[in-house]
Amino acid sequence: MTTSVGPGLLSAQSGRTSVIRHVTIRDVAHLAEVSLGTVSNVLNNPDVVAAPTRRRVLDAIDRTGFVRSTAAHQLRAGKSRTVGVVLLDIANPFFAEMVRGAEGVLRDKGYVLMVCSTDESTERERRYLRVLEEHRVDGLLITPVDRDLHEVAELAARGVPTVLLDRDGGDNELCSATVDDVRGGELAAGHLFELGHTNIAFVNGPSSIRQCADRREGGQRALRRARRRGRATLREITVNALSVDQGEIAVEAVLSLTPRPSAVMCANDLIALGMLKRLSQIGVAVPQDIAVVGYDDVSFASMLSPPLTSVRQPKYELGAIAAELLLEEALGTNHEHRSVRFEPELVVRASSGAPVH
Amino acid sequence: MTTSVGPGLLSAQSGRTSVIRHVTIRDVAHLAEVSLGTVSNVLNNPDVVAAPTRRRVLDAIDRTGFVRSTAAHQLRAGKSRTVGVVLLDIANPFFAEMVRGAEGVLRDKGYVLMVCSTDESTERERRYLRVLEEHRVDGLLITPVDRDLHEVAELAARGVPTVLLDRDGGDNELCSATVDDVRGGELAAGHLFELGHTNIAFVNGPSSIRQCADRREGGQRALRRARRRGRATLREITVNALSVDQGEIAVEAVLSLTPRPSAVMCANDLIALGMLKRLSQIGVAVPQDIAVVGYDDVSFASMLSPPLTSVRQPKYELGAIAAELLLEEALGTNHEHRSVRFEPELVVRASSGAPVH
DNA sequence: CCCCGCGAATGAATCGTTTCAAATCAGGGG
DNA sequence: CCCCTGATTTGAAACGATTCATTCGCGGGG
Repeated sequence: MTTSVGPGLLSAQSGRTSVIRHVTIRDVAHLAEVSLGTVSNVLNNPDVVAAPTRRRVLDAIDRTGFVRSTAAHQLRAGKSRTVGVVLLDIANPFFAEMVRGAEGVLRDKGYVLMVCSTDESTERERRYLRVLEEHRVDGLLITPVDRDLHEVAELAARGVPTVLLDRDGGDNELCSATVDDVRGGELAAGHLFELGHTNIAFVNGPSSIRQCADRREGGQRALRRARRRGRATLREITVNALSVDQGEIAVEAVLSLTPRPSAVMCANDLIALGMLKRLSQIGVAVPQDIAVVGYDDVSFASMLSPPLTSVRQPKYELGAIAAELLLEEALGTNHEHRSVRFEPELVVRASSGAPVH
Repeated sequence: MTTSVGPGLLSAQSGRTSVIRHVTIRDVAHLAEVSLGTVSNVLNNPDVVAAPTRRRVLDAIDRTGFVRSTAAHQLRAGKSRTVGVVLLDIANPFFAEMVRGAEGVLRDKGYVLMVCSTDESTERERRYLRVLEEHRVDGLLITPVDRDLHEVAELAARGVPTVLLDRDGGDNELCSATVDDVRGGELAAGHLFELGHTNIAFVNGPSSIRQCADRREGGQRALRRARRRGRATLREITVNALSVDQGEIAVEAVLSLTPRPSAVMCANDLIALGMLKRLSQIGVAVPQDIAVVGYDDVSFASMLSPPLTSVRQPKYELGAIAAELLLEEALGTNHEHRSVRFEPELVVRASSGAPVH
């Protein structure tokens, strides 16, 4: 990594680690010649204070440049105006989009998001949860690393409103916002069967990942339906990660199946991407020689050549709904835990086509 | 959008908006039969308290399930253990990667990130900055919306350690971490000239965006150098956004230039993507008929067909360095403002090739 | 036997708000 | 001229930690 340090600007005010005296409500009160309580009222119940007084206080506020301390507010009033967001990786577009959805809803309510990437490390997740609890977040949106939810459930039981993202709560009492992956798998496989393919390969990730297991189940469901109308097979090839290079590697396994499949369904778009890449390298045409379907409909799926048929998940909406559930849980009196499940949607593009005989 | 509400789990404990009595340091002190101060010492200066006492306190801490309140801590001790991150859009992979870089550095120091997307709205930026200041963030990493930095500079002057991301500070006294876009533009154009192209199109964004202006300047620099060795032209086509569809649209303009250019340099990868897409639709081969170079080296640049030659920006490192500058500024005694500028790096792939005569 | 010194523990004061019971004020009715 | 009422304003008491000047206890030196 080549780096160079540019011309360091001369600092006129070095050594400013000195204690910064913030303007407090008391300074404002003093300047406006009123009591603390009155200033507080201007801030929180403007209508109970007489108009002239209110004006004087507001004037004092911006003459002093007063900035309210959330910490002090929180200490007394109990709300931190903060929501923790714990996910696997904010650099993954799927999560980033969800965060945007949540942010869209929470921003206007004055909440700010504490975003934490766990990189699938349980240890890191634990630490972040601890820190967030110490911050007394008003709510938590989380895609837990682990299948075992008891840490999250405990946190929720301790009073932190919690909503699971793209993960259901099992038998724990937790809100969640998910997408129906069984249905998604069914859509993908069903689409290929309906195009007339009878011999399909399914490149799937490890079934310890819930999404993979669900999508497989959906594929099987489509398979059963196809068999009612004739011969049909769906052979699974398992790779150990949902990544591009695993997709490339899987190509060989797919092509060596006999009889050779006329279509491939991939557990996500990254795998599909790897397949497309490798297939084009070795001169196998898509969709003429083999059709390919992905999953997730990531932003660039439509821009590949050929454009990739994929199963779209409403990522933004997922985050938005999760945030709304959270608000409901955090603010609403007697709240009942709810699960919202979205329907995925098949987006047909050029990478899938009918088999050529 | 089809959504369905799943079976709402029955809530055993509805109406839990009731005040939650948190365990305090006082409860711990009581149980351990020591004073408040001692508990505080166990937490902050473990070595000044005698071993048996310490054990008793620690024991009490986890028997009670004590969770320290950051707010109270902050109020007295003055540190919020929080860093504000303000950027245009967390769903943009470029920013997301930078955030990961910053998070990697700050996580271990116990900081948590408050991530805010402004969507290029000055108003939203202003609101977020206000909220972050109220939270008394210990530092701020920001890619400002506006060319005018005075709001940010004021915040910094009021004592919030601030580092600019991918944006230099102009004549303001601010730290910054940037990439040399002039050099990047020079690399891209220079690469094409060196391959033997003499007739290049440059699809650029609006020059009000600093990056675009800088990259153009770099292109011009490479052009001057190429001219010393013979005939060379670099004709610019301006589009009004750095997006995929603008790239598609630009194809027509590029192809109608006379003489028709044998190579195109794009202001970013999204534009390049749009070009590739459209070119393939109309049957123009890349790189045989026309070579294409992008900018940013986004994650999927290598996975397009053909793989895209691009200029890589060290996104992760950019965020990491910014975070380090921030720590330096926040913790270090007499700090001098610094600018760190990274060198971009050309990544050559199949989309660029020598001109065919 | 007394006092000194030192490590350990104490608890009141403080940080900047909100809350709320009580004080104050203005003015109208008797 | 006094009392009562309703609208304003007041200021002390939290909230939950940290800080720091004191106090406590104990062993050793004089």
